[in-house]
Amino acid sequence: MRTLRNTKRRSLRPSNGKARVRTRRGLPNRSLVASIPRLFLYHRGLEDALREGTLVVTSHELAKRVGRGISSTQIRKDLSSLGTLGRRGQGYDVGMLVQKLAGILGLDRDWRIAIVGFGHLGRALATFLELREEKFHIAAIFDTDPNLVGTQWRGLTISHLDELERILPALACGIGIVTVPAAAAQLVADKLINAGIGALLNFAPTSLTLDAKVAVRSIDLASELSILTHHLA
Amino acid sequence: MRTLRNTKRRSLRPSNGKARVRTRRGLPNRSLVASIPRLFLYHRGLEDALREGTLVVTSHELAKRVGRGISSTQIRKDLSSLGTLGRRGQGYDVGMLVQKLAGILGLDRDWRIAIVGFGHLGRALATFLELREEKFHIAAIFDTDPNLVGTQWRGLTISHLDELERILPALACGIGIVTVPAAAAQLVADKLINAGIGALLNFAPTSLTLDAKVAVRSIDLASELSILTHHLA
DNA sequence: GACTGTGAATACCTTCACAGCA
DNA sequence: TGCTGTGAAGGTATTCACAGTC
Repeated sequence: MRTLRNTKRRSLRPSNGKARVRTRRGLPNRSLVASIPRLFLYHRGLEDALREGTLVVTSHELAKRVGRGISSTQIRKDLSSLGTLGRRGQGYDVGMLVQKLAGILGLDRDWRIAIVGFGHLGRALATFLELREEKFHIAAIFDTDPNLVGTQWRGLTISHLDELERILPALACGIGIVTVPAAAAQLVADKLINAGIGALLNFAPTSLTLDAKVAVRSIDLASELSILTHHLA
Repeated sequence: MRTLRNTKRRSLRPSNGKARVRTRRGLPNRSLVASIPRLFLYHRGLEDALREGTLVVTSHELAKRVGRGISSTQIRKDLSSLGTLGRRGQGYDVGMLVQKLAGILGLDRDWRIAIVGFGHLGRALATFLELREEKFHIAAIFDTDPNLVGTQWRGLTISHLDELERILPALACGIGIVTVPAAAAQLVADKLINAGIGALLNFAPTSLTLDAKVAVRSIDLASELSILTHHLA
């Protein structure tokens, strides 16, 4: 290798072999992809602090609260990228910061959720959300099991999957949770997107191929376990 | 800033301001931390291929199978870091690769799991594992609910949490799954570690502080949802 | 020709060191 | 003094371009 190179670099890009320039091209547009999950942890930690009556918190104290090896420097970096939120020498105003983070995370409003697949897992998630998370509301439940369809859960009637595209559009659900077998997951995901859902939380152990504009998170139990077994092996 | 600097760099480290040297200090020890979750996806994709009777796959075909935006280049990079596994011009031998990945992931043996917290979620996970994952076996179940303790699940008696440290050591469980309320999670985790568990899968929405030698993965439903709401917001 | 293997380039992320302020 | 804010350094991960091989 290393004969001639650098012939067709990616269109408009400096590509000068200079030391290393760390090109911040244009905007100070720190994209904060990696920080989002942390912002949620900060939000939760700050809510706890608020409940305890703490009004001001330093990055150090917050780091101790959220744990997970997140440093105070990391916290300051993350927060400062959202604007000037703290007071030098003092710390951060807890109430203001909770507010600010809630806005960024979309937690300053309520969300309606559709669950497809109401076996043990679907039921577990629904129960958890209804009891523990006041911002999230189960607004629709679908399954194919004839023993379930037509029955109620907390006053909500479980509908057949075939009815999804007819019923769901009127219910203004932003998020769909998929807890069906892997073989059915793609079909279900397509139906949900079709019915106007903008984001999916997928528990089926399969990878969904969807339009890039819908957000998808997948939680894969087997994958998580195998990461653990790798550590033990 | 940028007055005097570079006074107390991290003890023994070159720190010469040269262009950028990309120091591979010593061993070709590509640590493959980020690749582990992908290796599992490859393993699953390859098992599927094997079931369909496919004997050889190219990195392109595998990339299509595993989806999730993983490129064929990425796959080749990951695999080549494990040794020379493919044949140039041909592809990868599926059977051999499944074997190799299973070895690395620790999926070439069975694992015994203890579940603490047997509400809907615990039950859902147990059922999923017993039905779908033949390498993982539920070997112990603990809860505090007097209505549950003493009852059976698939022939396994549910024990009280207080009995955990007495019962568990003999059962040779490598992995513990924690599906208890956040307030109880740290206590439960400590008990599990105490009883010899080496890895934890935590579903409680709280961060555990544990000895660094135990592996922990946390699955946080609220966090996943808020990542989605961030995208929608 | 087709596909793997891989050094270099690039992009992304975290940590360091310290300036700026209250 | 004690904290936040931040440019630059230091790492890690991914992508590119192409050499190597069947």
